[in-house]
Amino acid sequence: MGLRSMIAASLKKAAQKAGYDIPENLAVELTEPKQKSHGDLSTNLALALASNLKKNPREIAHRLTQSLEPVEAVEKVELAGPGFINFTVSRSWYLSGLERLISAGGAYGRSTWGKNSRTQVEFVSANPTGPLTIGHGRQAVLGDTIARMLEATGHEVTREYYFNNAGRQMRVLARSVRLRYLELLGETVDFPEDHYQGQYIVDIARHIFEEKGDSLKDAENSDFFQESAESIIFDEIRKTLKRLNITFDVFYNEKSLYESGKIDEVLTLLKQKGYSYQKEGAVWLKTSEFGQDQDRVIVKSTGEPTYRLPDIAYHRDKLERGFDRIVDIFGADHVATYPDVLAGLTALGYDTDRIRVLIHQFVTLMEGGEVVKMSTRRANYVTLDELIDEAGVDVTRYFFLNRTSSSHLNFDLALAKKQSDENPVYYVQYAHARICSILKKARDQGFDSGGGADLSLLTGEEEMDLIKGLLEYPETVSRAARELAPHLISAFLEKTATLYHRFQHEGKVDPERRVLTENPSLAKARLALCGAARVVLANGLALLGIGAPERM
RNA sequence: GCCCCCGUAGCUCAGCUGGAAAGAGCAACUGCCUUCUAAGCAGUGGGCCGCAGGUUCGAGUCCUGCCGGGGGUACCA
Repeated sequence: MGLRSMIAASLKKAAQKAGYDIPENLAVELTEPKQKSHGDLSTNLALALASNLKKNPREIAHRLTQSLEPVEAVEKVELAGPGFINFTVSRSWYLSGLERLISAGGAYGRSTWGKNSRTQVEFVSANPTGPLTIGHGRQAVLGDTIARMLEATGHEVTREYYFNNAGRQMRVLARSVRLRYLELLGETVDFPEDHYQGQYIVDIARHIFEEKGDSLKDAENSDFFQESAESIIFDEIRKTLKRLNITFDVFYNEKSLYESGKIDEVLTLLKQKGYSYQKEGAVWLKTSEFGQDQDRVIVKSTGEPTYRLPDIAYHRDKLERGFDRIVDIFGADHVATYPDVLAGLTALGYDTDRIRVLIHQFVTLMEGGEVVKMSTRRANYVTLDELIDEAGVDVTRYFFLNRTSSSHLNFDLALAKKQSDENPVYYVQYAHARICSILKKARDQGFDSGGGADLSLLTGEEEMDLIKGLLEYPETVSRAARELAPHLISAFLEKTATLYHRFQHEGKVDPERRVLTENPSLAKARLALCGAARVVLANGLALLGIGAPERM
């Protein structure tokens, strides 16, 4: 049991004893005060209760502290300010926490919260009509990191990429390739503006020409062009993702939903249950019965389904595959479409509580202070590969992770290049490299850095601050996983790096406080702390899919 | 018109279910390297938290209305 939950439980007991009811929806909150004089943990419980009970918060706080049974790890309980209760945690508790950190090593921060939960994370899901762009990059990195966080909290994760290879976009792609192919054969073609303009289309056409010569000159249908384009583009997409340390377990395509009859099944079921109807030659879903403002078309009068039908069928399939949790990561353009999908699933009788949708905002590409509208079709984009070439994998991942997904992301490529060596990711990596360096030096100079260090020798303020900071890691991981918020991890790592740099800097100021100090037991204890800091930084960076270099 | 996201330091952004004196990085300025990586540390300046009301003991955080940016609202995905 963590310290917070121990104190929270004890507070709840105290509240009962004092005759206060804690409402169901009110969790006992324990936060780290900004000021050290306010102790290590603080609760606003009395203030929170005050508004319900209509009583003086200080009075409530006083009675709570009176009824509070001692918690072993807590050294001091103080009433402060308008009614805060501040807890000072004992040194020994921190030291035993450090002990646990050291013995856990690479497993430190992992938890069993999602034990036995089969979880699917769907992300990227870009149709194979062109290279991945910076816009896709955000979702790719976000999704992969969320998958990593869920794995770290015990979930059994399947990473899945869904794509549509049955629609109009792909037909246009095939025609684009075919036209470029004909051009290569010397024909004069009129290349329509709404076709894919990118150079990669020409490259694919050339590839086909080299393989097939002019044998496809009079091909009746463009199936071959489509299949070739799809496979070539997908190879590229996979390569790009691989560069970012992202791999998928499943690529699921829309066509298979048609071929397996799952689309028709959904259509039939919806009709049977009375949630769909014919109007003006189209099939409509009664989304208005599920809180939507109007009904939506699922099959056009042309007989072609809208995107909603396969999306519903796909999600039904996810549920049927028995996932306990389904996380969908979508761009802001899906904000209005996923409620339709959930409505369809509800209509089919499924419990959609298992589905969690994370909507992230778009990347706005800036160039010289001006907004550039990206479009794959008009070949107006910066590819993810170009970004990785310029900035490197670590900077790219960090750049996309280090902000909340609900926030718009302004991206100035020129600035990204320029600032790449000033990126905070280097600050974190440097702390890790610095530790590795000092550990190596210790080995070279024959210091004992084995187990069994006497951690009670760690008494300096910077040492204690670092220890306290390190011990926040597991909780940070849990919270980040719960909230699907990777930026909490990067923020934590930056803070940890600061604490470490401060700690090691002490040795520059005062030789007595060097890690490799003359007192061997003290050096050993400090080396153990260095090792612990390294473990936390390395674990955190791994969680973000970012390298932890041993030297820089 | 209606719905969703955003508006916090010069720039990019944090700010945990409302809580104690608004934070970080970068940029600017000032100190600190014969010794564990100065890719660092310490410090200074810089904020009507978009605007106006409201709820509350207490609002950057919640509610309402505006303003500005983005996305949606389609028998496009």
